[in-house]
Amino acid sequence: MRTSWADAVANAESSAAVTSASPSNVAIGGASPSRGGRAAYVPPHLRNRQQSSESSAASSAPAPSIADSPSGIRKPAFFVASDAGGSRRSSGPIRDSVRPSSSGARGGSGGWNSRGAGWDRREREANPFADDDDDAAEAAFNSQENSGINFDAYEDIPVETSGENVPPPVNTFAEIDLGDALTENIRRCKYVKPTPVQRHAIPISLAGRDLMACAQTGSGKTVAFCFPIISAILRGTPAPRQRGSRTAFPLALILSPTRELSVQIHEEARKFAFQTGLRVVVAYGGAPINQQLRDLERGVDILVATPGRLVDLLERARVSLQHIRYLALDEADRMLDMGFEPQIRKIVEQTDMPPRGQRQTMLFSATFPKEIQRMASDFLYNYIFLAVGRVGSSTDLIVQRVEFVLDSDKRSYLMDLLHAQRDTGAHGKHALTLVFVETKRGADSLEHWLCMNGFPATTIHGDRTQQEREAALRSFKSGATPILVATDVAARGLDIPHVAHVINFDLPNDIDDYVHRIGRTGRAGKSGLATAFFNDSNASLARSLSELMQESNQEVPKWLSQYAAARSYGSGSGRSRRTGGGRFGGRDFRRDSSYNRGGGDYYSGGNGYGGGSSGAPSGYGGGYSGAGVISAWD
DNA sequence: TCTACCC
Repeated sequence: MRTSWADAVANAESSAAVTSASPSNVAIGGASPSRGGRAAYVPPHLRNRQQSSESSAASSAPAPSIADSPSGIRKPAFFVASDAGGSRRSSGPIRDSVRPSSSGARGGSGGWNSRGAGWDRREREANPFADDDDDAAEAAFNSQENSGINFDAYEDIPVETSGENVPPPVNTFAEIDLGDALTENIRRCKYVKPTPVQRHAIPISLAGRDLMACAQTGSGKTVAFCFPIISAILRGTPAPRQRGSRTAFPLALILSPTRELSVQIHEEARKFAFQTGLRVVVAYGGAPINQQLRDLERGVDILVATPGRLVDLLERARVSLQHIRYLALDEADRMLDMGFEPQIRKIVEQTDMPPRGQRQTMLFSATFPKEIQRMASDFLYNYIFLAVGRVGSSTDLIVQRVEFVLDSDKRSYLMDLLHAQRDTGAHGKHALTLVFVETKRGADSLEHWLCMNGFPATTIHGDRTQQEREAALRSFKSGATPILVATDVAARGLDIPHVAHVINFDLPNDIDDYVHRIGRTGRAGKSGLATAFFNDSNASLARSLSELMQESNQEVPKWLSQYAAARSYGSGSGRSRRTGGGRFGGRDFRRDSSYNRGGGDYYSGGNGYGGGSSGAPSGYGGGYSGAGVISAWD
């Protein structure tokens, strides 16, 4: 029962094996380059702390690796001068610089950035569509609902854009000249019509503008940033050849917060880039680095990566970011939150990556808290804010339930739910259940208990090996183990078809995480169910959860409302203030006067805001700010 | 406090 082709495509995507990611136990070759004074291995989070405390001492940065290029340019690939002053921010506004991509200056053709001849590679390129002929994909592509029902619903989706000179949206792919190869791949993907986020984001991106987009992955978020990137690279001036260098110089960088999501994006991007001559490479931790190094050496135009592995590659001088023209952050609010921000700043502001204004930066997420938006503007130049979302009805695809369950009763409750689901059989043979827990240990423990009790379960979390993680995901997707116990590693972005039920065994501490978690179900037009176990330890979530459910037209249990009221009685509820009342990031923070006092503070980097909005249905603005119709949002 | 992020 598909209702959108985008979801159908997502299904097809995920049915493809994560081939590129199949890890082996090959040892990391070449050891680590000798790096004076550098500890063997410091976990990323610890290094972040270290880094931030020594921000003003340029000399305290690790000795830069020297690219082993025979060509004579021995350039430090990491911690170069872009932040020479030691400021936390990048070096000053560049508002006067000419944007390389917006003026159509690139007239050349064949701008691929690889060493070998493009033709040879085209012949050898594995067909990324090879797996699309399986039954799931066929069903998806042939389903009538693909091109019908949901697109009608899309017409009513409110769209907010703000910023200067917003390019108008397009209605068809044909209106945009994406080039022959890409057009052919669109046909292969059986994409008929762009989704709203694509209709708006692609022209914005092709115009060379920076973008902050609130969008659903299920409706083609990946397409929204991949298409313009691929198209622009093909039209752009060819990158300088790097003869004989072992350093790779990608033109585009796509970062995502988890390894599995990077794999998924890579799989999708490969299809779009098929036979364009462009090379898409993925790099992420937990997998042997050797294959990734080989992939990079063969040339890379678009690099999809998780932050940690990319930092490693930068330190080894196997990747340089100095030719980056396009930077995309998927799940951008996650990438910029406390845990990831230092690494992202390091990559974006303390390497040889061109500063904002000289690259094109695109941020995508479904949730965009205002303070994250504010921080994100550090990375953006005169950007356009885009929010695509359904405010009104029809997000009732996910039924949300909350039950009061003591910790000691959770397993028993869970078993009841699983039994009920198994007995009703209402979800068909592919019905999958995704169980979120708070801790990695809890995940192992629950998985073990489920298996002991005859429920075929597996688990995915950060303490498992990458092989185990990917095997677990495959096993879950295939239905071999229809119960997956997961930490938040699986909360965002992953397209897993047939998830009928998301159970928040432990509720997250952050309402945004809840939003992303339950968004794993209710996809592809199916009715999804999300059940949460709530008890005293979740008190801090009571208010925001209650508000969220109200906004989604869900039935809020009376006891939860009382919890929420009690909670907010004292302090004004630290929780829901976080995103300024409208917890859903459906609004440009630049329009919020409380973020704009002092005049121009946030525009100092050239982030001019022209005000106004375009393409928004009338009367839309007011209802949106507080709305949290989020069920299908990623 | 938890999660995720390189050996």
